[in-house]
Amino acid sequence: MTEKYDPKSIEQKWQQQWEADGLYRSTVDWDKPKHYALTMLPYPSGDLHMGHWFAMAPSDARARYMRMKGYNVLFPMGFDAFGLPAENAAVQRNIHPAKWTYANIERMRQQLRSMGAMFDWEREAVSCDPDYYKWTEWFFKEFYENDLAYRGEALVNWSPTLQTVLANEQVIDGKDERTGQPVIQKMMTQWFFRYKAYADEMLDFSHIDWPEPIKIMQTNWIGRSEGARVTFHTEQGDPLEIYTTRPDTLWGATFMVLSPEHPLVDVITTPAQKAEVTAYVEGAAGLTEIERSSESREKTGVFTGGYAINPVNQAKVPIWIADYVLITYGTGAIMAVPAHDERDFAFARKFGLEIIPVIQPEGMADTLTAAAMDEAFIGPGHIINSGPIDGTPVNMEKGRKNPSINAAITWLEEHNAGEEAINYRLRDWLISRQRYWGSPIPIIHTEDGSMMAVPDDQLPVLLPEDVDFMPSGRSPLTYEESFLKTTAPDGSPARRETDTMDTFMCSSWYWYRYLSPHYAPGPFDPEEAAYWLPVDVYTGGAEHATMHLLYARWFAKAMRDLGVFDDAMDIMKQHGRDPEEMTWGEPMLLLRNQGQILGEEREGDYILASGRWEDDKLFADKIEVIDPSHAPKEFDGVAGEIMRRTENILRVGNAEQVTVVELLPDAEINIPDIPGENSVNQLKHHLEIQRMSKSKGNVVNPDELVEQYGSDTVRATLMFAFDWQKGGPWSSRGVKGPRGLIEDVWKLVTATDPAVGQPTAAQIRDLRRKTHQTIAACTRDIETFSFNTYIAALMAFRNVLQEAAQTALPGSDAWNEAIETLLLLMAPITPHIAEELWARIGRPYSIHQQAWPVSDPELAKEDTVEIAVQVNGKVRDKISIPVDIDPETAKSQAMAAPGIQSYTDGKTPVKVIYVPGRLVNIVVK
RNA sequence: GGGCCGGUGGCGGAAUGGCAGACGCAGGGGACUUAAAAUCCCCCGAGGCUUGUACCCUCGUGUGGGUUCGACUCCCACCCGGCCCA
Repeated sequence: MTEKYDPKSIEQKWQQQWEADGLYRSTVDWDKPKHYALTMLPYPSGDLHMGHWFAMAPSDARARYMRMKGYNVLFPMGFDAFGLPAENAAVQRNIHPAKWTYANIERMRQQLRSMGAMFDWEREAVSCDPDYYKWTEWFFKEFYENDLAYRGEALVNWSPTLQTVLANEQVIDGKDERTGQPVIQKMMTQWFFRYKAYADEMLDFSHIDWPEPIKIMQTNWIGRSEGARVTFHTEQGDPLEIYTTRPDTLWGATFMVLSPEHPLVDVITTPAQKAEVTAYVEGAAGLTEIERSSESREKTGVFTGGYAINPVNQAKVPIWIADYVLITYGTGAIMAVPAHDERDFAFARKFGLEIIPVIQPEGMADTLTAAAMDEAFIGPGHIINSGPIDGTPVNMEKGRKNPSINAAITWLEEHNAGEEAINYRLRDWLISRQRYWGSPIPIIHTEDGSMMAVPDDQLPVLLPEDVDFMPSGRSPLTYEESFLKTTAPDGSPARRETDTMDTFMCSSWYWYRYLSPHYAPGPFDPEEAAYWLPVDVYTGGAEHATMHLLYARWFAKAMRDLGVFDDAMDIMKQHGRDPEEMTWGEPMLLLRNQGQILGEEREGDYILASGRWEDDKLFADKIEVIDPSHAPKEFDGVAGEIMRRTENILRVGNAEQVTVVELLPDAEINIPDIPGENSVNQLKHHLEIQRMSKSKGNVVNPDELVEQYGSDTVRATLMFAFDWQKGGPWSSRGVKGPRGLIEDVWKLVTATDPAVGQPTAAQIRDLRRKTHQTIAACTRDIETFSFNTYIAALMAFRNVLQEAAQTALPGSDAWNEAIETLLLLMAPITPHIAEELWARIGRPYSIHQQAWPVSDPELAKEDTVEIAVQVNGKVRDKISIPVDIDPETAKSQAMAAPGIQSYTDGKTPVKVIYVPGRLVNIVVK
């Protein structure tokens, strides 16, 4: 009896069975080693897309593998549920964000279940649940009370029309993306976390195994630089502090530049310059920081009329303002050394400012003069024109390691003119959002202008639900009286903070809430934390390199220092576990990034277009879609593939050229594959490989694939078709390989009858060898996230088994071992069919609770091996030798190989190299 | 402009410095079939030499150099593509 493989019924059956049995419930068990596997939680946008599957299914496979290896595995899932899209839906479609969000979550839960992943749903956490955001607020309060949160000024995108702040992604070309109204840059009071407090510690990656590119990106993002803080004074006597990485060039500073927002601008601007300066400051407010700091942009600036005194030589230098100096970076003021800085050089030349060289280039005979320069000099040499430090060598090292910088800092400190300083590119974390759908900031403002955190027993500050969403884009919280009005602990009237928190805040601690999503006394249950923390493996997209993944580290360090983990660490000690890992303040010990699934490349329709020519353009009255192989040799019109279509204008390409074809309104269109009358909209155009998106029409829906092929096939396809860490373009034909594997395994197990005769000893030996080699290959591959070669090894094993099925092997012990091993190795990849076939061969439920097979090296070992015999590095023959042959015998056998004689005759062997199991290389002269 | 990653058959992709192209897709040929689908078998980097013939030779991992007995792999320079930062 042969039964057809029916994924739908099998998958539903086992998903229900697993859930009913609580197969994936994870509970603390100190007798077993733990493994916390985490994959980034999705934003509930409405549908699980291919990217989610690509991230989660392989992570699930690896979590399942770890479980079979004997680990107690925690693999939870949740939703990052606050954020702008929900609010946009509210404004545009009049659906409350909560309703929209929870409906999406419910839908995505169902889709996630169809994946057959081992998520422990009793650990699910949803960041917009009051149960969850109570603790987001609590963290804010803890940070606030421990000086890790503060209010400060920041430039924001301000829409004067809407009277609201816009997020960066809502601003396109300086205009509001929705209304098209201009957006200006405005300083506003905002909430910040002291991100920089852990800057140095976050530069230390010694405790974590994270991808090199992520570590590099984070290092660059933090942007630590060593230099000096130097205080200039204006002519009026106001101190003007600057930061420089090149204090050794201070003697060459010929002017200063302030950010237009710098507070001293008003003080130093002379009446004569007032009008020009005011106009410039207003202009700068209309530009974003990215525009302002763009290097390709022409440098602009105006003179304030004021002067400053250079503390190293008392020189009087003019003070300018320019928009490329940002108030948010460093001190918002710079000293300009045009001789040795590209930007300053360009600026000086443009405005005719003085240039004084202070570094004499190495190897240059003449003394460097301003007149001789046509670009700034950046390189090694020695200091000139700099009084006390003249003659000091300049190298390319940074900070004190450069003798000239070292000398300058020493001089500055001796003369109280400045001091050594470290600066970071990193800015403090701005967490304020002038939005509704986020976690409220638990702060109240009292009438006397002071503020305080909401006491613990009043947390969470709940988001009011019954609010009006106005199309203004302004947060409803700002005019929701019932929310705004509150009372301070002393009974006096007070007003609530209306800013909500950046959703990155919610996603910076979610893996702690997973431990105990309903725990009331704290953000997590220390008993759970003691066992599970830290996260052992984290998987997700590399696009989070500098945002989420850096916030996560900051949070862990802040939590550690606030003592949040203290109880858990005590419990660890009670169980004899060293809490050292917790002292590192690192949330995840190992991180791996998956690549991105791109859209499928598609061919455009091949058409014949005929009509009237006008210059190089064809006005077509007839379009016919044909098979390209039937294209006529000669055609009076245009024949080719549709490369692009805009309304009724087609770009048609063939081997020679691309032609523009405009369809006349009543053109006749004939598409054979689509019956009935055809329209221009049905013509398909060519699509390059790019990201999947609805607007490009290249989205592949995983639900449809699951419906058609089953979850096991979709999982295996995603793992087989790409290098997981690279991603690549989706191909709908790619399912055939993994699908074939599953079908073949089904047949091998259900439709192979025991053989009549007895297999030979050699047949048994060969099959067992292959079995144990496959175990070794799969184990190695899943350890390194090489899912594609893992499945390739399974396919190769399948090929061997199909051949073995034709022999007397079926039914033998070796055969049964092979089949059991095959199913065990498939269990992490294709959990449903593995479980089904495991039951059918009469093995005990569940396959997912079985031990991972162990490869016996003796069985896996080959007896003989074919190695290459090279002469001077070129393969000339091959010989079969026993694996454990001694090197001398191997060499002499290679020397005797018939195929090499014509290459060695008459020549002297000077060297023979033997690489066991690989080759012998004979070097002759 | 800076940083990072990558470039291998028609395609996706394999290869601790050791026989390049595993595994799969597509394609070609054949078997089965009234036929098609499905299935099964064989071939499948390029060029050459053979055409009583599959044996052999040369070239080949973006380009040009280098290190090495040996380079897809390591080093230098360059070209191209992607991502991040400006």
